[in-house]
Parts: sequence; structure tokens; C-alpha cells
Amino acid sequence: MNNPRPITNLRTPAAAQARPAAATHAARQRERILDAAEKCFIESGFQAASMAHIAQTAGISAGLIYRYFDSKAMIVKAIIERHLETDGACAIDRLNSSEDVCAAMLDLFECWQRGDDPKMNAGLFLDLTAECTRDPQIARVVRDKDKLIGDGLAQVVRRIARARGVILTDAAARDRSDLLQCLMEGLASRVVRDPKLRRSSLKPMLERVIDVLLA
Amino acid sequence: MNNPRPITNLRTPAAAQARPAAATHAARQRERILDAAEKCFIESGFQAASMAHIAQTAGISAGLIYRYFDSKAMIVKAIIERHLETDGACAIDRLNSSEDVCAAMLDLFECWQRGDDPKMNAGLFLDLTAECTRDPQIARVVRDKDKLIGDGLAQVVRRIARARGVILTDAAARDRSDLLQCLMEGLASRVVRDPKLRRSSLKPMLERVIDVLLA
DNA sequence: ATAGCTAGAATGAACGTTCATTTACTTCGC
DNA sequence: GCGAAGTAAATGAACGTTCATTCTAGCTAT
Repeated sequence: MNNPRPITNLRTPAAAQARPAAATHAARQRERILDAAEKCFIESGFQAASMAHIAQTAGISAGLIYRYFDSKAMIVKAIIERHLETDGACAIDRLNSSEDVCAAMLDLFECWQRGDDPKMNAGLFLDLTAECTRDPQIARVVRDKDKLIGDGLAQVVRRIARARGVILTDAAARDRSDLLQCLMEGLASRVVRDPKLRRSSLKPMLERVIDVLLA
Repeated sequence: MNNPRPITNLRTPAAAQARPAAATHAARQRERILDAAEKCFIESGFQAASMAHIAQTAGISAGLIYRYFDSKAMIVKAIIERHLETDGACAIDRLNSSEDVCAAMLDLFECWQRGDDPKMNAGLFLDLTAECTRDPQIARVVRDKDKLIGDGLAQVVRRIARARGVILTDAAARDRSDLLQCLMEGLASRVVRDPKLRRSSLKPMLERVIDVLLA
């Protein structure tokens, strides 16, 4: 008499409806596993991080992970989706709230440089982008999200340009946001390849470049 | 009576002096293995590419690889060094020869987009950069080379600015080359995350931005 | 010329290890 | 006491690496 699968499958949202108390616990456990996985992925990369290490970091047994996730690939997928959610939204939010695009970008630069925010990690960003060239499923998710981020950034560009008295067409705003995105993502690479790079030496020219992009 | 190591160690340059005929064969084999490894690394990433797959791609047995390389890590190191050599030098050469910095950058963009040149692959570049955040040895090699590339780029900036009648200090040229590098590396990320991005939509704003950086 | 010898080149099976995943068992809350 | 939560050992596949063995090309003595 083997019972290969739990009767209430925690991996489906159906469990949430069935028993609310257990569901919140399950959700918390999933978060715990994802937090640990994120830490491990940053430390070792998606491929090299082992389930054993993730389990140890989460403070649970390796087998227990499989109660909450079907496979390692599903954890990777969940981390990527979470990262895309926070990373993209956070960047747009910063630009929207600060009004000073240059300062917002330099803040992001410093955040990457410190490496203290697991949600905005340069290594993870680069690894994730590289993975797109190899895993079509990941590529699709990333490109879908990237399109949304690009749209959001284009809107920010249009809004700021309008505040400066310039009316941009959709296409023109998009060309400018593409280059802005290029700059931001380039900073991720710069952070890693030149750790000595300072905000102060970046600021003057970045200001002038962004001025061109918004006028 | 076992003889654990070959008397002429192919992995040391000393072998080249000893027997020139065999040395050229060894060098050719090493190149063959590196070419195969490069292909596999682009296809699967540094971590996921297996020695068996590299051997199969090279058309030799798995064991033979160890006659020419001590370990997989050494192959990774050799590929990275080869990549840094060609990638950096090639970019500077293009800028030096074309005089039109914008066109040279867009050429590089298209080269990455086509993905036909194994020496200039965006996925490999991103993977390699991500690896810096995890392997200190790789980080050191990449950062040393990055410094040289930055110096070269700063010189190009100074030269072009001077041709336009602007004299830049070393620090000013460096600030500009940092942002140029930022743009170029951002393009590697853009190529992967937005495959539909076109040279024609990039060109107008890139021209204006580069104009600012060189004047 | 050629048979025998030698050493490097190459093979492929086997090794020990590690990994993701499964299974059998225990603990805990209700 | 029953089902859910959790553990730890087991499993088989895959990995990097090694090793005994075979192949091959060039040299030497006859």
C-alpha cells in the first residue's frame, strides 16, 4: 500500500481553499525555500547550487523541499519570476518616485555594488540573462517581462519629457527607453567587472547622457 | 612498475622545445579541444557542459582530454583567457579602424545578435561576467583584462575627442570610456532579452549619446 | 626492405563522488 | 489515533577523472 503522493497536493493552489491554516504554513515554507534558494543561486549560480545546499540553508531536509516544489527546475522558475517581479517593478518605481533619473540609476548602481539586496543582485541578473540563451522556457518568461518593463520605462520617459516641454511619439519614447535600459543593464556588468568604479566618477557624464535621452 | 605520468609532460611549454613535431600536434589538439569546449560552453554554460559532451564535440575520447588539460577548470580558464583576448582586442580594433564609434558599436551589436561568431558571443560574455561574482580566480583574470580594455578605450576616446578639437584629461577620458563600456555591455544584455531590437531603432539616439561622450 | 621495438597517442570502461529525487519511517497537532 | 509535516537513508543516474590497454608511426638492426 504505497501512497506516492500526498492527498492534498500542496503544490496546487487548491490546497489554499481546502484548509486555510495549513495553507498559510505551506506558503510560508515555500517562501523559506525560495529565500534559501535565492541565496544559493547568488552564491553558486543556478546550475551549481545543489538541493542539499538549499535545504541546509533553509534549515530543513532535502526531501521536504519536494513536498513544496516538484523539482529544482520549478524552484529556478519561481526564483526567476520573483526576481523579474521585484527587479523590474522596483526600477520603474524608483524612476517614478525620484524624478531625478540619474540619481535613481546611480542608487541602483550602488545597490548592486553593495550586493546586500538579494532581490537586486547583479550576478543573479547576469546569470539569468545568460540562461535565456540556453533555456527557451526561461527565455520566454524573461522576454515577456522585459517587454513590460520596457513599456513602463517608455512611459516614464514620455512623462518626464512632457514635463520638460517635449512631446514624444510612442516610437521615439521607446528608442530612448531602450537606450536607458541598455545603460542600466550595462551597469550590472560594470559593477562586476570593475568593482572600484565609483558613483562620483559615473555621475557627470551619466547626467549629460540622460539629459540627451530625455530632451 | 607503473609510470603514472608521461615522461614528456604535454601540459608544460617545455615539451615544445623537446620535440617540435609532437609539439605542433599537441598545440593543434589543444585548439581542437578548446574549440569544442567553447561551442559546448555557449550551448550549455560553463557549469552544465560536461567533459563527455566536449569530447564528443571534439570527436575524441573523454580520457584524451586529460592528456592536454589537467582538469575541466583549466579548460574553462583557457576559454576565458582566449575570449578576453579576442573580445576586448577586437572591440578596440573596430573602434580604432572605423573612426565612426556608433557604427562600430552597432556592428558589434549585430554580430552578437547573429550569434555566428563564437569569439564574440553574448551568452558567453554574460555567463563569464556572472562567474566573476562566484570564482575569485576568474574574477581576477577578468578584472585585469577589463582594466586593459578600459585603458585602451580611454585612449580611443582621447584621440577622437582631440580630432574634434577637445583636449581631455586622463580622468575625463576615463569617465567617458566607462560609460561607453557600459553601453556596449548593456547591448549584450539587450541582445539576449529583446531579440527583436533593431539596429535602425538603436542608431539615432546612440549617435546623439556618443556625440555627448566624445565632445 | 622489413621485422621488431619503442614511446607517444588514443580509447573506453571503471572508479569514486555528487546530485536530484524517492521511499520508508518518525513526530506532531488536533 | 489519524493525517499532515518532517526526516534521513536509499536510489540510480550523471559527472569528472583515472587507468589498463590498444593503436600507430617512426626508428633501428639485420
